[in-house]
Amino acid sequence: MAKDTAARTAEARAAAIRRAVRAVKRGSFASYGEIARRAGLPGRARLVGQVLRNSGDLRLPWHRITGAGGRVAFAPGSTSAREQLRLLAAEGVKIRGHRAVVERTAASTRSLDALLWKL
DNA sequence: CTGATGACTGATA
DNA sequence: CTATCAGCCATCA
Repeated sequence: MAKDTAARTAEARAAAIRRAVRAVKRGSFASYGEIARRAGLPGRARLVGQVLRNSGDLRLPWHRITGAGGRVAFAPGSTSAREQLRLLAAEGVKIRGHRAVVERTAASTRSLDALLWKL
């Protein structure tokens, strides 16, 4: 029973996205757009959100995925938003208001990529 | 088929 | 800081 090409590619994309999400190191975070790019799907940030929503409880570190600039995608004060911020804070990520921020050292000549991924 | 929606983003005002 | 807009794409009514 060969699956449709469309369905197969959709699965492949979801798999790539899940890989990218799992690749986010503990104590760091990445935006939907960054995940999409890393999954080989530039410009498909919304797809990342769909996949995460669909994946639901799967063992993905969903809390490490934020909107652009570290903004939490959930509504401020919502259960999910508070949970995400709590989990991030528990991993040592600095939280300011409704978003996660990267603590940068003075001597950082690191690239933006390195900052985002704490390599 | 069309149109609305959403765990998005970057530009512009 | 907020608001609007144009891209983007799977999913649903």
